[in-house]
Amino acid sequence: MSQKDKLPNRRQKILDFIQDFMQDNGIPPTVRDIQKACEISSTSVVDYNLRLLDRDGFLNRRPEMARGIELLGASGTQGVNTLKVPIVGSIAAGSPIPVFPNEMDSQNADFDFIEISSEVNRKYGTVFALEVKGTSMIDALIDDGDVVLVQPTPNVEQGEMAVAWIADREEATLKKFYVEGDKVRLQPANSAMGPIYCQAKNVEVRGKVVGVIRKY
Amino acid sequence: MSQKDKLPNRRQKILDFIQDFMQDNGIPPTVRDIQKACEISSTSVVDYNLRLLDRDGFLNRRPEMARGIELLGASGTQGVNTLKVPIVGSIAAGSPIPVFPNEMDSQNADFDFIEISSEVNRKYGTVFALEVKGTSMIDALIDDGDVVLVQPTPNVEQGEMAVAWIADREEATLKKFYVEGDKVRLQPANSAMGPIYCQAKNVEVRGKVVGVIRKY
DNA sequence: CTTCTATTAGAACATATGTTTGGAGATGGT
DNA sequence: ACCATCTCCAAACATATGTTCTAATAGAAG
Repeated sequence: MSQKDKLPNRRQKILDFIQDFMQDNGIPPTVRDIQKACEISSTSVVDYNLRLLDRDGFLNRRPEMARGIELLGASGTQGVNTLKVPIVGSIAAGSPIPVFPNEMDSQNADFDFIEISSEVNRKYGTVFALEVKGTSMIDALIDDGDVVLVQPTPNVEQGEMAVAWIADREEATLKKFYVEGDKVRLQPANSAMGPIYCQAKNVEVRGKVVGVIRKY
Repeated sequence: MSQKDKLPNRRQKILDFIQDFMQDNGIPPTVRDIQKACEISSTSVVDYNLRLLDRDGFLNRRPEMARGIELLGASGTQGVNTLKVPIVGSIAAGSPIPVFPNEMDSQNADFDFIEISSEVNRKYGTVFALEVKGTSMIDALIDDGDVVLVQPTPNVEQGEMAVAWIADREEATLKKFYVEGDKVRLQPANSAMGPIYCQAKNVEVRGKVVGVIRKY
C-alpha cells in the first residue's frame, strides 16, 4: 500500500498542531507558531519538516506566502459546513474492519454516509464514522447501532475509547485503551466481557472516539 | 435597528473581496491583496477601511498578525447546510423546563447552540435541543451531559422517549411514555427510580426525542 | 467662507514570517 | 572505519505584511 509507516514523531506532532491551530484560529499557523508549540529549536527545522510533509502529500505550501500552509487529506479545508462522513463499516469486539479511509474518495458509493456539522471537523480534523455492532461498549453508553465518530490519530490518552488494530489477529476492535508497560490492555465496557492484553507493538491505534450519534 | 445605511461602496467591495478570497484560498487576504483587488491606491486606505469595518462589527482584526482578518456575521461562519439549534436548557426528572422555543429568535445570546446538519431538519422539521442533567435515563444509554434533540410534537408512540409537561406540578421531565387507560405512565430509564403516574389530561407531551449527541 | 469630519494618498517604518546557509550529530549499511 | 542519508541546529537573510505619519481633497455643517 502507500506509506503507512508511522510518521516520525515530530512530523506527526507538527501535523496535529496545525490542525489544532486551524480549529482554534481559523487560519493556518506560521512557521514560528509551529516552532514554539512543538518546542523546536529552529525555524529551519520546521521548514525542513514542512517540506517533507509537503513532499509526502500531507499538506501544500504556498511559497513566500504568510501562513501558506494548506492541509490536505480529503475533507476540504474550507467551504461547506456540512460534511458527509463515510460510515466505513461496522466495528465490534472481534470483528474485522474494512479498508481505512486513507485514500477514500467521497464519491465511493459503497458506503453509507452520515452528515455531520463541520464544527466537528474544525475541532477534530477529518473524522470517519463506524457503526457499532454489538453491546461490547454498553457500559460506556454506546449501544448496538450507534454511530461513533472517530478521529484518526495514533495518539490516545490512557482510558480513552479507541479503535485498535491487532496486527497478528488482523482485526480491529473498539475498546478503552490502557498502556501497561510494554503491553496494552484493551478493555471492553461490558462487565460480561474481559479485557484483551497485547504486546504494544502488536497493537496499532487507528483513532479515537470523539463523539456518538444515535437516532431513534 | 442597526445601521441599515448602505455600506459605502468601497467598504462593501472590500467585504465582498475578502469573502471571495477566502472562498477561493481558504485563508484571509493580506492588506495588499485587498489593495490590488479593489484598486486602492494605498495600503493605508485599506487599513483605514478595515478599521472601520472592524469597528462596525463586520470583521475582526488580529493586530500584527499576517492575514489576521476574521469575517463575522452570517457571511462566513454559517453555512447553508448547517443549522444552529438552541440548547434551550437542561432537563431532568423533576426539574422545571424553561421557555419554549416557539418564537425563539436565533439572535438570543442567552442560549448555547449546537450545530446540526440540515439532514435532521429535513427529516423531523424544527427541532430543539436539551442538555440532559442527571442519570435518570441512564438505562436508555443517555448520560448526564448528553444533548438530546427533541422534535416538538404532541404525538408519541407507546414507549418512546418524550418530554412531558406535568401541568399541576408545573414541571417537565424526560421519560419513556406509556398510555394506560386514562392515565399516563412516565417511566424513567433508571432502575433506581420509579415511574410517575398521572391523569392523561394532566400531561402534555411537548416533544419526542429523535436523537442523542455526545461529545468527548 | 471657515471648520469639521470623512476619505484618500504616498511614503516610510517596524516586524512578522518564509527561506537559505553552513555545519553538526545521529544512524545504518558496506 | 567510511560513506550516505536523515535529522537537527544557530544564525542570518529577504521579503511579505501590518502599521504609522503627514498631507491633500471633498463635502457637510455652521
